[in-house]
Amino acid sequence: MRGLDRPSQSGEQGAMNRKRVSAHQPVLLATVAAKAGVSIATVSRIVNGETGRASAETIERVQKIVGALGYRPNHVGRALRRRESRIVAMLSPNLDNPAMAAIAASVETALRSAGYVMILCDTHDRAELQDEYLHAMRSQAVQGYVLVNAVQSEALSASVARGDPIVFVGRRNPAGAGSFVGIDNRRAGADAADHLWAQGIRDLAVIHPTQGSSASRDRVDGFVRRLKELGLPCEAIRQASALGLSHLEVGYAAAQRLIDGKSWPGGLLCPSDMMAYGAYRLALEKGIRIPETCRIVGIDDNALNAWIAPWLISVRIPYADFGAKVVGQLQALWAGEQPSEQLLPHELIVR
Amino acid sequence: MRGLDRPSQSGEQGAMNRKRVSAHQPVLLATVAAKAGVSIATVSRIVNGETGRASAETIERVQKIVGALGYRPNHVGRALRRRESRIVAMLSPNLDNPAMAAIAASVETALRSAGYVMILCDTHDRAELQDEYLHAMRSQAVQGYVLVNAVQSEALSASVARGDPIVFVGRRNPAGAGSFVGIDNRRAGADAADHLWAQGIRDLAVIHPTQGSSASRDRVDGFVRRLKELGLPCEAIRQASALGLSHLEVGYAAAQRLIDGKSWPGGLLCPSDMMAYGAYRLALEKGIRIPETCRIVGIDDNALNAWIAPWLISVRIPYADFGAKVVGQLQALWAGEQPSEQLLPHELIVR
DNA sequence: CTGAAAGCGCTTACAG
DNA sequence: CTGAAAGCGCTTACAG
Repeated sequence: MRGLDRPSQSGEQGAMNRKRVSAHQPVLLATVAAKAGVSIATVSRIVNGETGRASAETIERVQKIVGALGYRPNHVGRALRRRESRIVAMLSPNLDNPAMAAIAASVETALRSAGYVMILCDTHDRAELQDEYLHAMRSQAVQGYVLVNAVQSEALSASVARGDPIVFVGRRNPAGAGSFVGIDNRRAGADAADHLWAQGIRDLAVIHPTQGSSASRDRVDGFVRRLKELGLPCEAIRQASALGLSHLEVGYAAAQRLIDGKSWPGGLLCPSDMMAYGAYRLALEKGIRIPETCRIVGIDDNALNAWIAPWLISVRIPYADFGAKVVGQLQALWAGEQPSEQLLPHELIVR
Repeated sequence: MRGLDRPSQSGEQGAMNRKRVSAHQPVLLATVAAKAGVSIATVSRIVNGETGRASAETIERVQKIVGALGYRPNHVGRALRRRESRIVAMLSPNLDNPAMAAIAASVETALRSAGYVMILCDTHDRAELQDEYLHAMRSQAVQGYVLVNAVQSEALSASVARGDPIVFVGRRNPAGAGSFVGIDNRRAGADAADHLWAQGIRDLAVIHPTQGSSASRDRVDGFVRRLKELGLPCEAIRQASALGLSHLEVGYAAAQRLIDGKSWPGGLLCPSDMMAYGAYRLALEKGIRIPETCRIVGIDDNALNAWIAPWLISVRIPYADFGAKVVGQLQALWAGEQPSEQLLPHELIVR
């Protein structure tokens, strides 16, 4: 229909404007209604499974036509009318990180089961991009937000203030309270400490990003505190940090500083697997044997570790279970409940 | 506004129904218009940058109010009216595969730059799920589809027949022609052959999924043909395959069959890095030294290889460049152009 | 059991 | 330079 009823006043340009008019006109509620000889209201009700509001014959006839024509309700119209888009936005800092990809996959699956679709936004860990996306998603009228490792930003504060349904994953709301799904980061660090200690390793070190998130800090903190409890003074634990966007590079550079003019430690905590990979590369370059010379402990336990990084001890985070929890939190928020935190169990994996 | 003008007839249940009425009423075109004392038509034009259709004073006044109120056009209303959702659906078989994650990230970035948002659907490589998503996305009135490693399915055929704008990535349309972004898989296989041959390795093998995609087949084919050209008869190339959804497992199991009762080959082509990881794990278990005993060549060259898989030779596929090409193809389709194929250059990486 | 009508938030000819 | 009105595809009280 579109454009066909518009008189073509530019006769000589007709040939140029002649696009493939292959676009089937869409099947609308009205199309079905006309074919069935009923009102669109009736078709709408039947399509929405509202039974008992139409005669059995009508229902059957309409359903047959719906099937034959392949009618699918247009969610744009529905969303406008019902005021629910059934879209959720997920903002993730970086899909190249297997942990983030695992979260995205898990959340996507859970949302789909619950009847929602997920718009994925890669913020590249940059506050401006996070803001841009937050604005764009508001325009999309998304019903909720899943913020993985969110950073502090203006639009985030505004969104929180507005009371938008947000679930924070991995990192807590950088500016206040809010629903959260993650692990007990301090305990994860402490578990790493316990393991290395139990191995009899006393020459310990930890690296971290210079401007680490609360998650990183908590992991390092838990590690250091636990060692202190075990009798190792803070000064005895070597620490190094490095700036950088990528944890791979942070791991490499921080490890470099750590060993600058000194020997490799016997045990090294890296608060993410990516940092562990970075440190590993440096070890390879320096001819250090891992794990014989140095036990590296990461956190995440990416699925690939079992296949190609058997040298890595890592705290497994059950990312596959995050999706269901996240969706649960969203539904709680939609139901008007207060935000809450959900900590999932982690497990140290030694290969 | 919602619900507030509805007379509360259940006085005694009032307390139970009293939800947090914290939901701010949204800022609409009408809100801005009322505040500015103009019609919504005028506000709409100004918001859409239609200059020269309103006096300078009006424009300034309206823009000020828009800013103060933080008005953002609701894309649901806009989509319904303009008949364009500015949403594109990406169907990917498995985000856990770093190659798929890289494609998703690249496409997402390119779409965003072009003013679109991406709904991500993880099909888990299952035809039924692909169909379910294809239907759901039609309901969402998405403007285009990006199908990564698509499998044959009913809804896909229907979508193609309908003329929906689809770009196939990695794997071609399993049932016919269509826009495509990928690499020259035969050449990639041939390049692997050339490299191993040049190393003087003659004891060669290749593994692959039993029901491989056209991409896998072409890679293996290119490898075998090139070796034949070089003088190695087909019979001299050991081959093994295995069933399985995950390429990791396929790699492991196929390698197992390959060496069943025999020695490890000196060179092994794995048509994906994931399969190479699988084969590597078996090698580790068997105490085979990689790469000293056996050179493994993968295809993809995942970003992590440089950090933790220096033993892996791999054909680098420029996934980071896929996004721009995919969006270009989509725009071509939207402009009414015929589908076309775009092959990007690959490069064998030897570490 | 069914339909006419209002309205969700926007855009856009059309008229002035 | 500006606004009234139609309409995008749906859902849902309301009336019969």
